[in-house]
Amino acid sequence: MLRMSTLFLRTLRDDPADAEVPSHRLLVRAGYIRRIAAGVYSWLPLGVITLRNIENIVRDEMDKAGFQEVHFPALLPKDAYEVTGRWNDYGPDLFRLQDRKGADYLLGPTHEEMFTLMVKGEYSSYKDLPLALYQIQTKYRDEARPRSGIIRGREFVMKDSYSFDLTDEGLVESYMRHRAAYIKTFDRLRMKYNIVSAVSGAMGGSASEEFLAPCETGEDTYVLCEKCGYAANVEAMTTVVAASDASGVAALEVFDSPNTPTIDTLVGLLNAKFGGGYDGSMTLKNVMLMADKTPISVLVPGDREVDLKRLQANLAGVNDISVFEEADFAKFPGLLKGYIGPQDAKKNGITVYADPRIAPGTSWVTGANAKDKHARNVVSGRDFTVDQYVEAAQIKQGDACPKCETPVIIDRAIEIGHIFQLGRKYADALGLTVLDQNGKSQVVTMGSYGIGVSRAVAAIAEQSYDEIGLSWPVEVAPAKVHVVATGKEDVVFETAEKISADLEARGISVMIDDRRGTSPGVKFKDAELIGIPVIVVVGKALEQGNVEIRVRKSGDKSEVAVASAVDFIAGLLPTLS
RNA sequence: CGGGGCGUAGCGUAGUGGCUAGCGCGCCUGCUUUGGGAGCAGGAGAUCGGGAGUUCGAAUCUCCCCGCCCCGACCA
Repeated sequence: MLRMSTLFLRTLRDDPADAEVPSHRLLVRAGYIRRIAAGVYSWLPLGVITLRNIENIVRDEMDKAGFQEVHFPALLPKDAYEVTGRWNDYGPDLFRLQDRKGADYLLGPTHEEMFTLMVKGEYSSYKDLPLALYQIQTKYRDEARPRSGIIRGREFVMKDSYSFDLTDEGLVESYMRHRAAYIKTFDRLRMKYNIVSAVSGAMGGSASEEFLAPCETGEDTYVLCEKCGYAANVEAMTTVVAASDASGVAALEVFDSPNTPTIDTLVGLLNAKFGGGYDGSMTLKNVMLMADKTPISVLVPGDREVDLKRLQANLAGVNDISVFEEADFAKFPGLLKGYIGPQDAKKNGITVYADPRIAPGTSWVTGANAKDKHARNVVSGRDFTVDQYVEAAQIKQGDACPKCETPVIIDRAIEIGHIFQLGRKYADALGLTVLDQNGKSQVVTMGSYGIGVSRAVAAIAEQSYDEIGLSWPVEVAPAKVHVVATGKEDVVFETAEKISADLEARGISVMIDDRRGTSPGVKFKDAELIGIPVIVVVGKALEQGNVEIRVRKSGDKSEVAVASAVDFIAGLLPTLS
């Protein structure tokens, strides 16, 4: 039983000046966490209990799914990370340090290497697979910009698991098992979330999905179709394009277009010159980029920007993309800034990438590769060739869902889980092989799965707070019932103690506000701020032999006889989900 | 890393060259109060982020450094 008379807790009346997002503000005000450095937080008793509750739900669901818990140190020697190249690849985000002998160590940002080596050390037969291991552990990443309190810290608690299979089909099964376990976990945490397709990024591998908890302060943007439920990370969204037929389009026509360096000015001229009807989406924008020092051209409709994140995610094998600078243009005299068209790309030796909207047979207005000249009736496949199609254009609210063509919405969310099929990258690098049925050595294929446990504290808070404070789901809250004793008569406190003890005897965790001499207003405000789901007020109503039972989230109040209070609460709790 | 803002007691803040750095919350003591962050009285608590400089005099002006927050870049 938590006793407020002795609990190590001081709530704050004012919002801390350095906290902006609601979860951060309220977790600090209500005495769950305190900041130590940028992105580094201490946990006070209420915070520790809440974090443990979430951790235990995660652990329970992992165990039920048949995954086995192990534990690695956060402090790791660099060896394994050198073999996979991540000692360097991870860059400045890696916390590196040296021991007294000068040997290099790191604080683990994620543990693929260690899991792979652990399995390699113990297993060597296909008969031992499939296998799935997990840990709940503190991770360290020296983020360039920690933010939003506990949502993006430099030290955080993560559950990470890894599956090991002989075959690709086995990996898919392991992946689906994890997916199912995650669904159960997040449902139990009472989180609202969407499972969205993701691009697997720098880690390599194929299929990948993110669990995103929608909320205004989230830092991830994703696309959602409210009709069919399609959800995708912006990087993974695909474009649907109707077939085009250009057989009726007139021949390419070059026209004078002085002073039209931008799409807007070009559209203005088109409408003046050719009697209206033109808009930005009918023009073709040629964006010149450097992809790992190779010049490329990316074609997108004029009313859209190139989304560099999308482009990079969808261009396999390219590490760095940057926009053309003056010095780059200088190297290609054939490229006239503002008047570039794809018609002469071959001549200039430039590879042409295009958004799927630039499908064969579509007709465009674009630059004529001559000063103050544009061209119309420029047909894809007829007047220029696209070397490769790539998802490159920015996504807009209202774009067509790739499944059902309903306009999609764009929403923000916090990433709370990520699952993906890693493949053989790490097993290959570290030599994790087993003998198959034929006695032949086979590289194991892996999956990698993460849940941000400390981040979940913030994500749940973000989804359930209101103007007066936090409001936790029953299973997550630091206690299920908050018993508040108001008044100065001993009988009030005795009754509160009795109810609390009876609840605990029924397995219902309680926080009791047994502070003497604290005014009722203070106790009510604290209870509302702390956010325990059921508040029992022992006070005024006691004259009629009653207590007042309040539901934090809905504000519902009922008066119940002291004798039946415990039964009432026991019946109430399961309905609060 | 680029842009912006900020740093005064545990928290929130006032103080733009001049006396002992002010106020609210919180904390301590006493009395009163007890259903919505109580009242009165008394009290403790501050190297004004750090260093150097200008000045008779610096929280206040100058320079350097450190830290924090926000936007962006970045982020298995």
